[in-house]
Amino acid sequence: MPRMGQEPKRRAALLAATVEEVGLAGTLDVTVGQIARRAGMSPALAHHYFGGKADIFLAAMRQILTDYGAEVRAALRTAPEGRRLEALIAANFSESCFAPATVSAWLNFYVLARRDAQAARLLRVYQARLRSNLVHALQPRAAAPQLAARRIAALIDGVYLRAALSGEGVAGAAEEVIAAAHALADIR
Amino acid sequence: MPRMGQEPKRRAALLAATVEEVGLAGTLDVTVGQIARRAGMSPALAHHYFGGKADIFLAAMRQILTDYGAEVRAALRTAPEGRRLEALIAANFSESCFAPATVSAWLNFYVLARRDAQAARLLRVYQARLRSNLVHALQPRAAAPQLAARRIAALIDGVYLRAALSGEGVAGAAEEVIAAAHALADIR
DNA sequence: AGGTTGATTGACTCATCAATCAATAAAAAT
DNA sequence: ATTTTTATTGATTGATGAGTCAATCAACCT
Repeated sequence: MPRMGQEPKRRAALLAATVEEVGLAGTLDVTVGQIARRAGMSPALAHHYFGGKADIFLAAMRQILTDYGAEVRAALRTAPEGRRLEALIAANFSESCFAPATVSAWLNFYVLARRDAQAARLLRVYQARLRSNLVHALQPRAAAPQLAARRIAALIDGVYLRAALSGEGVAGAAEEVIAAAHALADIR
Repeated sequence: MPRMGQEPKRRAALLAATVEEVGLAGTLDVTVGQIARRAGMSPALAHHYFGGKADIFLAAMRQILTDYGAEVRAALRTAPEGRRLEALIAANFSESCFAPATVSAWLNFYVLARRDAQAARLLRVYQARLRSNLVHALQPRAAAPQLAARRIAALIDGVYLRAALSGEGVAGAAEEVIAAAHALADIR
């Protein structure tokens, strides 16, 4: 069985398994053993490829943010000029970003960011990017883009949070946030 | 030293210590020993008064919600008729609710609610109460109170979340949410 | 063939902690 | 005075889980 060049596959499998496991458990209190088993390998191998548990979590968070970034970039690229705001919000509530396990993992990484400086930095990157994207999208249509962006960002996070907690279907969440965003954009 | 009627004091001390410790650590990964030490007693005594760790957390969460409920009720009682909405939002961002440790503890209890059914129930009570209060306050001034309430509730949670994460000063948060809420109330 | 390197794991170590328990001490009750 | 009740803790137990290490195995290179 053991062939060469397994590293990328193993790493990817571990990251996916981490998100799944954290999402399923609803907590970062998952053992390396659980993650490794789900990824189809021994705990020792997980330690071999990543230094330790913290590194695994961090890498998983980075992965989620990367995926999110790609999703957003793709959405903005294909959006018509005047509908950047709508596309941006829709991307934030896209299927891939909104898979239950992913949302739950997000929430837990939020908490991780309170302890871990590196996680906090990652999160700040995400927040800055979201804000910047929002400001850009709001530029031509809002009286006070910076202000509106801050509010809409908070709204997005809030809806996310509620989704993560109530576990209820989030169908229509994007549309609702878009409607609310239109109202928020017009504040003077 | 050992006198009678210590139980209430000890319980209260443990709950306060729990919030402080969880808030400080930024995680529920605090030991009973840490909590007990901060409350000025041995770990064994903590186990004596509460059944176990889970019970301590649950009681602490209940305490936070009780305090929050009292704060809100007081604010609504003294608010003039036409300013219920503003008073309600202000109460949600009051000093006591917004102490850093408290906010951090909230966030972690949010996460706890994903695993623990009892915690989830408590959280649902809070959410229902907030929504009901918002609907009531919006009744005379919003076209669609239910809808607006849902959005404003999400916004409040979102701002809370951001405050918990960025640790930045939240001065003026209430005013900003109030302004946004006015805009959100007018959606048809 | 023989050696090097990456892949892989079982077994082990070490630390941490929740929970228990028996023992002690002080008040209250009789 | 002695019995009961409440308060309190030190010491212990038992489980769990992160991280390490030496050993195995297969491919690749020379």
